[in-house]
Amino acid sequence: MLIDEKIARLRRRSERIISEDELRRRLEVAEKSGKPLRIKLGMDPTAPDVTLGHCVPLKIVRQFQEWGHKAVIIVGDYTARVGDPSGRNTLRPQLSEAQIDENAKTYVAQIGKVLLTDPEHLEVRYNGEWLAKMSMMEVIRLLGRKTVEQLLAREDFAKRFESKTPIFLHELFYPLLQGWDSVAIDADLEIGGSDQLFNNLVGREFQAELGRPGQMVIVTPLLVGTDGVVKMSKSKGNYIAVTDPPGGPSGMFGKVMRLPDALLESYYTLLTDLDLSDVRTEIAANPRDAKVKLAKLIITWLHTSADAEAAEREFMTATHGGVPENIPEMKITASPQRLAPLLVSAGFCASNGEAIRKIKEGAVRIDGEKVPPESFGQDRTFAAPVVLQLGNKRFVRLVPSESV
RNA sequence: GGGCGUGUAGCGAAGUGGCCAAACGCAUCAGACUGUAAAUCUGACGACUUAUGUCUUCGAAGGUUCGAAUCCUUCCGCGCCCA
Repeated sequence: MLIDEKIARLRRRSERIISEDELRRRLEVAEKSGKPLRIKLGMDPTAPDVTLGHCVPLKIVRQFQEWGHKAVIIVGDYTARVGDPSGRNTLRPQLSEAQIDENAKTYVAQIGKVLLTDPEHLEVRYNGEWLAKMSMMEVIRLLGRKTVEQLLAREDFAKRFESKTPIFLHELFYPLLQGWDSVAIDADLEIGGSDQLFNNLVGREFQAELGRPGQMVIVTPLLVGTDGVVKMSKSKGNYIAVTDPPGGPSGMFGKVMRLPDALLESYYTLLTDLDLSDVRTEIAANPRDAKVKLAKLIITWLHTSADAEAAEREFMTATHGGVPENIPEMKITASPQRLAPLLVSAGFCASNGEAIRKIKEGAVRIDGEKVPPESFGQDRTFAAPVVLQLGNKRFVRLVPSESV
């Protein structure tokens, strides 16, 4: 593939490339010398899930892998203890070491859904490897590389400073640590979300100060979450995780179908490689079908095409008032009991009171039959398995046990 | 260290002795409508086998009072200003 073609392809998911000329040059050199570029991507293991939002930069990394370059994934186990202030207007909570390590472990498996994982193409590093070893003197020298003014220039900090929201010193330190990662692993190019631009450029400056070629930076647009309003993130609960099941109440299919229409084009752009003019035509013609197609594409990508088909069938069944094929089972006793506690133990309702309210609202069905609202206080006996349903998303098969 | 503020349910924000399980907005869940989208309307939104019933909540602990989110004391967190 020609370099121009490669760059054109990258642009689809790039908000900024710093810089394009440099990238062109260094790709050329790499091709001639056969020495692959080292592509850095930092992952913050604050949350256990890798989301579709992470997939946008990951897809760029994958692209480079396919062109023969090496992905260097930095799991920020050490920096997570500091808390990335990016995009935050308040202090990020600090997690316990155990939680962070737990999360970090699952990351490698999750990113494997998007990246090539052979050692030729992937290197995974934990930044505690070098950061934990720094002496006080080294830390102070690192601090001496940036001025308060420079750090406050960053938008997040500037806003917080302006609005007198507290900024703790360790938060100011975060970009420096992340920049130092680039030095430690000798990155040629760093990929990140556009909210990482500042941090990424710090890495570039550090390298240059040490007389090396500064890393290039590509930042991607941020994927808007399922709420259609803010950046997809675990903490906002507006995310689709790469490990989400294909179907079911909180599965990928349903989540994609529930996306606001306005998000379709950006999802297609950032998460698929389909021709965009075709995509636009399809969306304009029938947003619903475009959504179904997107859901299947994503499931095929992160699971299998069979899963995509199954999820679609299940979804269509549920949509038309039917009961999906594969639903969880819950063992219950055969003796008479009230319905509300069952809704709670199925995880549909947080409390008995809420369950009773739902019954009163007519939101509960058994085998598709609406449970009469006034019958919430009656005992029921289940002789054979039945399907208990709340709304049109949540189903469970109640299986009465033989022994009482 | 001093002065002035402030801390209410997931978030924002009312309430400043009884009518407060606590207005209102957002978010959420459900019903109607629909394309399981948007918009709109309706209901719910601390817990309790739902009761014009009981219990636990308004940063924490004590106290005053027949009665406290509201008054007092101490403590903790946060903000601004002064040092």
